[in-house]
Amino acid sequence: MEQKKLVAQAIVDATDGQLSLDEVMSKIEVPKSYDLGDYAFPAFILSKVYRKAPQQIAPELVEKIDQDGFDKVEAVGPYVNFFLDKKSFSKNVLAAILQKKEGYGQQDLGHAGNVPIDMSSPNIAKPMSMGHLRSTVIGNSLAELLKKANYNPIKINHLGDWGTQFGKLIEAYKLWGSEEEVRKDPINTLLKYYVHFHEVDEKQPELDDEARAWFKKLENGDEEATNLWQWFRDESLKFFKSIYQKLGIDFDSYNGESFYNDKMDEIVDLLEQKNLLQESRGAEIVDLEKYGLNPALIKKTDGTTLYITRDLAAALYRYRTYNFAQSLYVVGNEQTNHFKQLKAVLKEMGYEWADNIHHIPFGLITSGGKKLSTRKGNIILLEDVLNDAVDLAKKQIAEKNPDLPNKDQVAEDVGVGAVIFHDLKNERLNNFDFNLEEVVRFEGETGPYVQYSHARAMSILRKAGNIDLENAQLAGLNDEESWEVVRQLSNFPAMVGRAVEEYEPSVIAKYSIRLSKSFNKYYAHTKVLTDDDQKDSRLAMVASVAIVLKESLRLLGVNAPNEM
RNA sequence: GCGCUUGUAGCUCAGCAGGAUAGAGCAACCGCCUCCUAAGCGGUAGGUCAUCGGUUCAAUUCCGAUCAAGCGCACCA
Repeated sequence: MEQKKLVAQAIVDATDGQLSLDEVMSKIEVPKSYDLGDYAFPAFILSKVYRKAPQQIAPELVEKIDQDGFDKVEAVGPYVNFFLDKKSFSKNVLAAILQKKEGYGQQDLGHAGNVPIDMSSPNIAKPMSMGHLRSTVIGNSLAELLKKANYNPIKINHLGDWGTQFGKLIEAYKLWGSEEEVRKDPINTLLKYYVHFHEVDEKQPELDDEARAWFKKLENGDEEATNLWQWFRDESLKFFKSIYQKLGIDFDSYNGESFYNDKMDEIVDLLEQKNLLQESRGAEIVDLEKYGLNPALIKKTDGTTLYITRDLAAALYRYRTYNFAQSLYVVGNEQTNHFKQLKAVLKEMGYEWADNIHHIPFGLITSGGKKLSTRKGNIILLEDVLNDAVDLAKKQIAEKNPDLPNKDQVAEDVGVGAVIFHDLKNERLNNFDFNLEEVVRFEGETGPYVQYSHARAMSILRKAGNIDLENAQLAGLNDEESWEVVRQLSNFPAMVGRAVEEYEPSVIAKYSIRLSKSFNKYYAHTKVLTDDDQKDSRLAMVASVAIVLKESLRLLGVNAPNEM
C-alpha cells in the first residue's frame, strides 16, 4: 500500500500536477506477469492532455521519474512499469510479520462495535445437513474475520425450536412414538416420526389440524406439550453440540425461536400502536406495497405467530441488548425476500437501525440436482460426511506418513479441514451439487494442500534449530521465486480487509491457496537450509509463510497441524 | 407473470471493483524423490468469456435487452 502511493507520487511529480494523487492511485494496477514489474501506470488518460499517443508519453515519463528506491522503472508500450527494490521491500515485509506474528493483518475497521451473527440455526428434532454446515462455517469465519478487524462478534445459534412443526412432532409422537425408542437414538427416531407424519398427512389432512392444536397448546404453556418439547430440545442440542465440537465451533448464545415466545406480544402491540396492522383474509398483516414486497404475515388466522413475528422480536431484542454496529444473518439465499420484509417492517416501525441489518445469503446445496428436503428424507448428514473425511485422512496418513505422531488428531484436523475449506473456497452465492469425492479431496486447491504447505514450512523451521530471526539483520531476498512469496505475504492485510467488507471468507481461502502455491514453487526451486548470507532471510520468509498460512486457516476455522 | 441469484476450458471454479498474450484445480497424457515431508513441483493438450446491442481510447469486467438454469412469491422456517 505504501509502495503504491510511492509509485503514484512519482507519476504525479512527473506529470507536473496534471493528475491528482487519487486519480493516479485509481489507475495504477498490478501487472500479471513478473517481467512487467510490480506496479504499472497506463498512460492512456494522458493522451488527451498531451495530445500524444500513450506509447510516446510513457518513455517521456520514465525520463522524468526519479528512479531512486526502485530496482527499475521502464516504459513498455503505453505502460510505465515499476520494479520495487526487492531486497529492502522483502526485508521490511518479513520484519513486520516476524514482529507482529499472528497479529499481522489486524486492523481497526470496527472500533470494537458489537456484531451479533445469526448463524447455524438447525431445527430441533432434525439432523444437521450440509446446508447447516454452510451457515455454521461461514458465520464462524465471519466472526473470526470481524474480530481481526476489531469488531466484537456475538455468535448466536438461533435454534429452530419453535413453530408448527412441533405440533406435528408432538402429534406424531402421541400417535406412533415410544419413549424407549426416542431415548435410544433421539434425532433419527424423531426424524422418522416427522417424515412419517408427512406421509400419512397426505391422505389424512385432518392430522394438520391436530398438529396445529398441539402447537397452540404449546404456545399457551400446556404442561404435557411443554415437557415433550423440552425433552426433544435437550436431546437435539446434546447431539448438535457434539458436531460443533468436531467442527471446533462454539456459540455465545443458543437463544432460539422459543426464547422470543414471550416477546412477541410487544411486537404486535407496537405494530398496533403505529397503526401498521391490517386484517386480511382472517390474518393480521403489515402491508409492504410501497416497498414492492408482499405483505408480512404477522398472525395466522388461528392467532398463532409466524417466523417473521419472531424475527422482529429477535431483531429488537438484539438491538436493545447489544446496541449493534451491524446485525448479520447468515441464512440461505432462498430467504432473501424474508429479510427484505423484515427490514421493511422495522423501517415502517421507525427504526433507523434496520439499515444496519444485513442478510448474508449463500447458495443452495443440492443432491443429484435436487433440493435437500428433510420432509422427503432427501438429506446428506453432516455427521456422515465428517466421519468419511476423517477416515479417509487416516488412510492417507497410513499410506504417506505412518510414523506420524498424534495420528488421530491430525486426521481430524485434515478431514474436517478439507470439508470446511471446500465449503468456504468458493463465492458464498454459488450453488453446488454435493459430491463426496470432491468434498474430501486432499490434492489440488484444497484445505489439506494449504495445511501441507504449512507443515512443510514448520518442518524446515524445526530442522533449522533455534535461530533468533526477530533480531537478525536480514539481507533481504531478490530472486524471482521468493519475490512472488513476499508479494503474497504483503497482500495479507488487504485481503483481510476485503473479506470483511464483502463478508466473504472465500477471499481468504483463495488467498491461502495462492500463498501456498508460491511457497511450494519456491520450495521446489530453492534449498532453504544452505549456509550463505541470505539464509536468515530465507528462514524469515519460511517463518512468515507459516505464520500467515496458519492465521489464514484460523480465520476460516481450520486447524493447521505442524506435521502431517 | 413478478422478484432475487447465476451463465468463463470436458468437469469445478478464479479473474484483484475497465486495461498489456483470459488463469487455476480436477480429469487425460508426459517428466521430476542418493537433496528441507512427492498430500508436492514442472510440461503438453483444452476457450467465438451464453447471445445481441450500448457507454469508452480500451469491456470477461459497467448499462440495457434476449435466452438458459436455480430459488422465492400470505397462514412452513
